Amino acid sequence: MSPTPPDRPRLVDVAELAGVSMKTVSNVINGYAYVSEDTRDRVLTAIERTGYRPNLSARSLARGRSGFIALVVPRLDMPYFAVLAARVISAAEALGWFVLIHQTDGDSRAERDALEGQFPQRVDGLIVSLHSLGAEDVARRRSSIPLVALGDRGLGPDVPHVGIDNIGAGKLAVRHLVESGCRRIAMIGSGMTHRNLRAQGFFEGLLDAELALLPELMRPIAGNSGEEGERATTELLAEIDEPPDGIFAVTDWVAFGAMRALDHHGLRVPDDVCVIGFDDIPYSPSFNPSLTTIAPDREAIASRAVDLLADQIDGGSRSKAIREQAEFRLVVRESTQRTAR
Amino acid sequence: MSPTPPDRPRLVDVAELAGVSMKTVSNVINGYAYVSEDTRDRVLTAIERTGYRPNLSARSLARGRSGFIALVVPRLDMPYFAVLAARVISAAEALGWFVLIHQTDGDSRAERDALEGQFPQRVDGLIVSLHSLGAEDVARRRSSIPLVALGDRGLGPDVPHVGIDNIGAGKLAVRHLVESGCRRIAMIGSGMTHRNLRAQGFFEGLLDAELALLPELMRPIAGNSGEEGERATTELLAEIDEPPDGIFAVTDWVAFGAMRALDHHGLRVPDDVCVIGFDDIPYSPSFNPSLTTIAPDREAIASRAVDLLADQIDGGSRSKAIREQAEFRLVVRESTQRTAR
DNA sequence: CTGAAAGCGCTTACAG
DNA sequence: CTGAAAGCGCTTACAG
Repeated sequence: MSPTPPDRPRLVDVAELAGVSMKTVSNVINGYAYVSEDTRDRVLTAIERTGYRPNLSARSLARGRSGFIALVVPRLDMPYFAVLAARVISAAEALGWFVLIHQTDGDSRAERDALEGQFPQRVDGLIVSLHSLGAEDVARRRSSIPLVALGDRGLGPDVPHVGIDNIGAGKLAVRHLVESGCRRIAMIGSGMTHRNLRAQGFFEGLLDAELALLPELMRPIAGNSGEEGERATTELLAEIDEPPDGIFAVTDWVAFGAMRALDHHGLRVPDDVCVIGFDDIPYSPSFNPSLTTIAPDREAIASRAVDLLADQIDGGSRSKAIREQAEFRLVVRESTQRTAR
Repeated sequence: MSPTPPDRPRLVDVAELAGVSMKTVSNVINGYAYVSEDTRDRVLTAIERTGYRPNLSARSLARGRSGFIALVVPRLDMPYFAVLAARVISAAEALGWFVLIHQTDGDSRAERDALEGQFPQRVDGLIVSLHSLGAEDVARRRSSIPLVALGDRGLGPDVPHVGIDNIGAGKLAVRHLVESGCRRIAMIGSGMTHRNLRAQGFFEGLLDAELALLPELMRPIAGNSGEEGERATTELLAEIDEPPDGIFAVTDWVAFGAMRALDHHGLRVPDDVCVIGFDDIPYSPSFNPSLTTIAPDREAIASRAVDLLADQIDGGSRSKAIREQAEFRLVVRESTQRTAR
C-alpha cells in the first residue's frame, strides 16, 4: 500500500546476523537451556545491534496464548479501582503480562459476558471485581478461563479469592472508635445484610466492647457515594433523639458525606462524633478534618491476585478454594482524635 | 467435530459451514462490499451458530497492525488520569481499538521510551500525557508512531493536541471569584511560570477586573497534592498581614488542602475566603464545604484524542498543528457561595 | 462476486 | 546443543 515504513527487524534477521538458526535465537530470547555461552553472546549482540523486539502478535498466534489478562471492574474512574488497576498493571507487567481493563459499569449482563471471556481480544485469564453477580452465577459459567476474584466476597469454592479479613477490619474499626470514647456507634454503607463481612465485624466489635447493637443506628444506603452517606446521616440525625457518638462508614467517600451532614447538624468531628472510613483514598488526609480509616494493602492484593492467576494459567490446575488475605492497617487521623479534655 | 474440548471455531470452520470461501467470510466480517445479501446471511448465520470470534493475534499479524494504542500517563491512581483513562478506553473500544495503559511515574526516561514506542507490545499509536518531557524532546524523537498529546501544553507543531482553553478557564475562575466579592485573590499551584496558561488566565482575569497582581499571593508548589496546597496556604497566611479573600487552586486536591489551612487559621470558607478548584473530581461535592470548580469536558477530550489518533493511523497523514479545545464549565458550590448579608 | 494460495513472524515438535 | 519445517489463524493480492 504505502511505501513500507522502517521494517522492524525480525527474528530471522537476528538469526542471520548471529549466524545461527531461528530456533537458537528463540531459545535465547525465551531463556531456554542448552545454548552455549558463546552462542548466547553472539545472539544477544545481534539483538542489540538490530534493535530487535519480538512481534507479540506472532508469538501469541504461535503459542496459542494472547499474553493478556483482563481486569474486570465496575468503573475505572472510581478511585478504589483506579488504584487497584494501577497496581495490577505493574504486577502483571513484572510477569510479562499485559492488562486489558474492562469496565462493566456494574451491569450484570456485562459481568456475565466477562466471566465467559467474551472480550473482543482473547485473554488468558481474568481478575474480576464483580458488582452484580455472585457465586451462583460463577458456578453456572461455561467458560473455563482461569479466574481470580477480588473484593469483599469470594465467588464460590472453585475460584481463588484475594481480599482482606473484612470481619477483622470491621472489628478493628469499632475497637478504635470505642477506644476513642464512643459508645453509641452507627454504621453506614450499602449491602449491609447478614452476609456483609464488614457489618459482621461491626457487630462482633460491639459485642467485644459489650455495647448494645442499636438497629436504628444501622443505616443501609444504595451506593457507597458521598451523597448517599450525607443523606443517610442526615436522616439518621433527624429520626433519632440522641445522636451517635461514633460512625463507621463503609468507605472513605461515604465518610466524607457523613461528616458534611454532621457539620450541618451542628455536631463537631471528632469531639461530638468520631468518624472512621475504609479504603484510605488519597484525599482522606486532605479532608477537613482528616479522616481516620482502614487501609487495605492494595499492593499485596494486586500482586497476589496476579500470582494466583499466573499459577492457574501456567500450572493448568484449577487451584481450588484458595483464600488469600492481604494485610490492612488502621490509619489514625483527626476524625477520631479527640483533644484530651 | 472432534470430541476434544471446545477448540474455538476458526474462520475456516465458519466458511465450511456456510459453504463459502474464507475470503468471503473475511469480507463479511470486515464489512467489505460485494457480498450478496444471500451469502452474507448464510455467513452471519454460520458465525452465530459456531459462536465464532476472530483471533485478533492472527489478524494483527496478517494486517501488520496490533490494534492497540497506548495511553501514557504518569500514574493511573491519580484521579484525573483515572477518569481520563476510563473515557479513553470507552472511546477507543467504540472504534475497535484496545488501550494499553502505560504508567511512567513522570519519569523522563520512561516518557522518552514511550515516545519511541518502546513497549513490549507493539502499538499503532500513542496518546500521551507527559510530565517531564516537552516539545523539544518530542521533536527529537526517532519513532514515527502516530501521536496525540493531552494536557495543558502542546508538544510542538507536529503533534495534534487536545486540551481546554486554560487561559479562558483561568479567567473564568477569577471572574467568578470577583463576582463573589473577592478583591485579594491568591493562586496556588505547581509550574506557575509565565508559560503556564492557567496562571496566564489568572493574570488576565485580574487585569479584566482591574485588580492588582500581588506577587506575594502567587504561591508555587512542587506538586499538586493536598499536602502541598495546605503547606503553601499556611505559609501564605503566616507571611502576609492581610489574608486573601479568594483562592484559585490549580486542582481540586490542592483546594482541599488550602481549605484545611484556612480553617486552621480561623478563616471561614466562603465567608472570609472563597475557594475555587479545577478538575471537578468526584469528591468535590462531598468536601465540607463543597468545592466550586472548573469542570473540563473529559469525555470530549478523550473522544477527540482518540479520533485524532485514528485519523493519523488510518489516514497515514501526520495531521499537523491540530489544536482541539474541549469545553469546560463552572460548577458553583458552597466554597464560593457567600450567604447574602 | 468468489477461490486458492501466499504470507505475516513467531514457536515447537521432530530430527540430527 | 542446533536446523529445517510445519503450523498458529487470519488478510490480501491475484486470478477467475
